Amino acid sequence: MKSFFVQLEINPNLYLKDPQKTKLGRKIIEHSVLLIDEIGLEQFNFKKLSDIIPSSEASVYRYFENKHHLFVYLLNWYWEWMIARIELNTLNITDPKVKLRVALGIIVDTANRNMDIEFVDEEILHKIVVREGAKAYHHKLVDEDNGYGFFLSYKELCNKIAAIISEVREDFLYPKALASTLIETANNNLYFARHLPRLTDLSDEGDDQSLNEQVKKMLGFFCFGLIENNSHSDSLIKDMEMRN
Amino acid sequence: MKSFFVQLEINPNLYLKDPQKTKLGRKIIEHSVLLIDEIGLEQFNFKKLSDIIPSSEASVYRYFENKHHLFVYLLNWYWEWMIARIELNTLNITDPKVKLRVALGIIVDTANRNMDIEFVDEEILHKIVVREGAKAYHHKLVDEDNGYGFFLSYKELCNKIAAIISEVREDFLYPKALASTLIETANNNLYFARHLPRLTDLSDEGDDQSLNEQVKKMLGFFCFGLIENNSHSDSLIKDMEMRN
DNA sequence: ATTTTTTGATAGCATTACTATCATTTTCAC
DNA sequence: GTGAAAATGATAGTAATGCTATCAAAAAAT
Repeated sequence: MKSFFVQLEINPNLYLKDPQKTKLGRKIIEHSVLLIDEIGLEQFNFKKLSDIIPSSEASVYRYFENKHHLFVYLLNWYWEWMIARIELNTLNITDPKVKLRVALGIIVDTANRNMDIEFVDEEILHKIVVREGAKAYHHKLVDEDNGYGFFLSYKELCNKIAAIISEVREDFLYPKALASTLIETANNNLYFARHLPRLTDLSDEGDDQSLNEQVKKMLGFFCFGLIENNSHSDSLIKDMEMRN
Repeated sequence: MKSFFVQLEINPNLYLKDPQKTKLGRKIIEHSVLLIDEIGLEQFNFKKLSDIIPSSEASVYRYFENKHHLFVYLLNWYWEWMIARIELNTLNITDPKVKLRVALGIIVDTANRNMDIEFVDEEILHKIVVREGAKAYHHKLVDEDNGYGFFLSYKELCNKIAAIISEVREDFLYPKALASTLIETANNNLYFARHLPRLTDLSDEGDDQSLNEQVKKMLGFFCFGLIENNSHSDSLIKDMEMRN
């Protein structure tokens, strides 16, 4: 089981000074993940972070303009990591259906089978993404952020999965929407099972692996159920008669 | 076209004093919606709100403990409003498939065909829900909030849709997960089409109604595609061979 | 008409989200 | 190893935020 000590390429607009290149920078990333997991994004701030590292507030501000940029940086890290894992694990697979199933597994399961980046605890980062990831793009200034390319990695991840979907069935109507839905549905159901169980059918028995398996199964059901289905065209017709 | 001047029942744990019962309270709700839409949830605060109403910061604090409670209050309003609209519009429908299609239409389309509550602009509230609704439950203290019943209305909405799904096909494995996915997918794709178009296949030509139609069509495709499909059991088997 | 409730105005306080300055330490070139 | 340059730490300061408290004025209820 190999371990990679890669530097992931993150959009430079997200930082003032590349945190991957210095010891302090890496500590900032490492402990941001731990601290956000512990106290949540709203309670997290640069003062608390610098107390823990330990460093000074001013020093953290030399790396990141503000908490939001740091947070989006972490999400980009996660998205890039997902892309890399999907690439690595589908390299030698030719059957697109198998590829797709592997990709679904990777979305759900962050147990680092063969990628491991020194200073980021990917399991914990994944927890943060599941709990609070949507905040990265659900806000008033999304267009501005988007203009700086803050979501390029998410789009790439989506498009990678969408491309596999299209490989399985090239005439599928909604590859990108299905891809984004699968990612969001995976995260939502992991979260719901733990915190709002009446919003899902999956059950959290406290065992991570069992819940992951349930989510994978359901994602596969949704994804292949839609892709391999030939009988929708008729059900679309009944569209007119309602809401008179 | 009737207009209802109903008071929606909102969980009393969300407020200190019932805002629906006083003039000032209703102004708080009305202008919260407008102001959050305008400046976004993060920039919104009670000072700015009270300057606009106009009233005083202290007075707003007499109705809501803090901004988060007010925000969740608005979401509960939205959820209750959706429940009421679904009930009202499916009352006389017996065919569960038709019911389901009507429900999907209601999730997407907030044009008030026959419900209208005096002081809340539902179109704008819907915009807020689409953009920032997920923040209501994606945070560290979700379990505490859940303990106070802050998400009961969302669960009710989900379960109402899940129940219709089960009516259409009682052996469907994931009615609740499908229901929550449909709701979140509707909102996400409305948002993506506008702000992150590479995450969806729908196109925003600036026309609300055209986009709504596309989303409705896609939701129907996803929903009925899954429910009316009989051929998944075999595709589930191929689960073992990967990730060796 | 007066009591009770609601609201407005003001003040205040601890925390947050930064920015600026300058001294000190570390890194790097030679 | 020495000196210059860069990175960090320490401290201070400011404007905004998220409240709480107090008291007087206005509105509503009896």
